[in-house]
Amino acid sequence: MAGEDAVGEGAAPPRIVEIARLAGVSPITVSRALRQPEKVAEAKRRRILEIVERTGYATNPHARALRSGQSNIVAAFVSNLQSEQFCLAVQGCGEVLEPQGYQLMIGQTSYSYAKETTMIQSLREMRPAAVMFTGVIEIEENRRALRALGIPIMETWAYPRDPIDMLVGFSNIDSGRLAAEHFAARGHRRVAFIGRRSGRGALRLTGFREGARAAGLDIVAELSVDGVSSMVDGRRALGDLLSRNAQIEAVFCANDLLATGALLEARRLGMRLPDDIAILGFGHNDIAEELPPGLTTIGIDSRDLGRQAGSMILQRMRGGMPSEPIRAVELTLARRGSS
Amino acid sequence: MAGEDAVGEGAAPPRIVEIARLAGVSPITVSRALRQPEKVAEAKRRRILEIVERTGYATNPHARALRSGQSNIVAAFVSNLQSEQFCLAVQGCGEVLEPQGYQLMIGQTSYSYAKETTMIQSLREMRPAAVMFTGVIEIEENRRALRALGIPIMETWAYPRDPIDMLVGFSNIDSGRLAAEHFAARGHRRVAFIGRRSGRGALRLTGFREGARAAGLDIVAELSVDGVSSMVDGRRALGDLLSRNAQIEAVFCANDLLATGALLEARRLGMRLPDDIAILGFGHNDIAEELPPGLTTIGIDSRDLGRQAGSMILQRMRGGMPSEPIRAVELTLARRGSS
DNA sequence: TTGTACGCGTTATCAG
DNA sequence: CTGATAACGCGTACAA
Repeated sequence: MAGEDAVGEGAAPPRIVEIARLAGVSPITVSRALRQPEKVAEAKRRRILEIVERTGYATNPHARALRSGQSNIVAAFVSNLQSEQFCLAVQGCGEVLEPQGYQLMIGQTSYSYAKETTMIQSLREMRPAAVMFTGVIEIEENRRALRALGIPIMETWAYPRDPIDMLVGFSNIDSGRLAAEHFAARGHRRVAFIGRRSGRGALRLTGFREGARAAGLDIVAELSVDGVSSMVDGRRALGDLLSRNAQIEAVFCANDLLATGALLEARRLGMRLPDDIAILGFGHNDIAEELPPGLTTIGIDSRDLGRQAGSMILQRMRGGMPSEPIRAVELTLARRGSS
Repeated sequence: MAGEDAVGEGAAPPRIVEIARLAGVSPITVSRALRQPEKVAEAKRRRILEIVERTGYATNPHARALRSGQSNIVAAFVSNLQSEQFCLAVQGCGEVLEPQGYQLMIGQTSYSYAKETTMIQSLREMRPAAVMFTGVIEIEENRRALRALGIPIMETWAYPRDPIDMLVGFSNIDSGRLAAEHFAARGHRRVAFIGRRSGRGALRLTGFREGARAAGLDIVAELSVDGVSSMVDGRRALGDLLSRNAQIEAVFCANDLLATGALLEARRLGMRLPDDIAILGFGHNDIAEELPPGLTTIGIDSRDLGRQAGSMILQRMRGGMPSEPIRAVELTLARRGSS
């Protein structure tokens, strides 16, 4: 309790030389006992590990990184920490990497190109072993800067032609097509879109347009939403939509938050789903399943995406190259009561 | 594309000696120009910073941490990454620390004591500059281990008598009392509780019992929920409650996820809120505001909690000690249609 | 299988 | 205000 100096002033942790001294071996043997156990004689190794255990010795990661040039930190950037799906992907990635001794450092880019640039500068300083994004990097300058880091880079959540290094994604354009096809199959003709006009939202809209054209649907409105979209935006957008055009039969929202807002607004106005209006979201959000009458939503298995990304990163960090540096995960439509 | 070795093999970043050489000074002067600019002559400093800028030099954090004993990593552990409020707190903390050059490393404890212990071991290895938890550490052994790290430790989200080092919290017991008082004020008598029987849930129940006794309410049921509680648990719990006792007038749910589930179930059963049943949650979740008729919820400003925690941590890392190492944030009740 | 010698890149210390 | 020197703790390279 009452230490020499002050509250919180702990004893200096033991160093490798101390363990070596206690075990009667040289420091390098301790190092080997921990990193390459098979290269140390059984008896010695056991004695060393016992002492390590007893003293609570832990390798200093800074010294290690400095000497070996290998950090055990993997940086993960989410576009938005509030997103259940992004967090799931990061968790999946962590599940794979942490048992292997890597630590995930999580940052947020907030869908902002400015932040993305700042973040890349901070990566230069941090020198992680690898980087993962829940998204793709679009600015060519940032792509170059990332490539120049010389470490494995994982992009996700989209399906560009030329990822920086590795990719586990899906086609946002396909998701829009899928939405249009679903509406067509359900017999809707006059449809609308609510979403952002940049990034993934734009791609989903592109696909939706293509699918609509192919299926002979009329896109009677495209509402754009700025910044990080929220439920309130969804409510408002649906309100706008209905006030200007009473003939809309179905709405595709670029994400489930918007769709949830739209669904709630529709219910508030006393509309019956899907008869008065059908609503389709994107993202497989938990909440989507629960809200009566249940939001139909297109999406992927985000945790699995994260796991795949993690194992590919791991492979690259170990010097290998995944046979498939670009992988696609499957899009599924979970049909509920709203469509 | 086709580098010497493999994709992603970037050029080695410049080191401090290189900058020193270009500027015609010694390495230590470069170091000072970056860390203690006021100690370097104006002209020299400008020249050095210009070169740093031009070359994209970034200090190697491992070498720095090794030599100075000061890491720029702050570890933040959330009980559950899926929690909007915990993430908000972590974001708030990051907002304060990141501009000062610190990096947040985020981990998850999953409400599991086993994981908590593992995590503390990994802290020994990581050697962060400080640690923050969205929660308090209860196991005495873990508390000791954390104290032994000799770094600033921040606990949050509760209000124990003896935090390990620093605390920004609120009384979970008070939140339960507040709930009971609210029900009493609204004229309800027969009330119930849904929540976990450990950790914060238990405290909220304790306060709820006290408040109920003081106000003369009858707690006619206490339903316990295991593990990480979900909306489905809330639905089921409300169903259970109603099937065994039709006389319940109001339910306090230990968190908004449970409350949301309960609210949805009540609506599904055609009950009117708050007349047939009043529902009160905890956590100020976004969704709570939107779901008709709007969930009444008790809670705090989590982002602000995080910011306060961040600035206290900062103060401690700089060698100071906050005048108030234990702070309380205010609990508020946001009244909506459900009560 | 084990050990010796050295260096990773930076900053503390102290002298100028 | 600036620089020389050494040291942080570990792991690589090589030798035994």
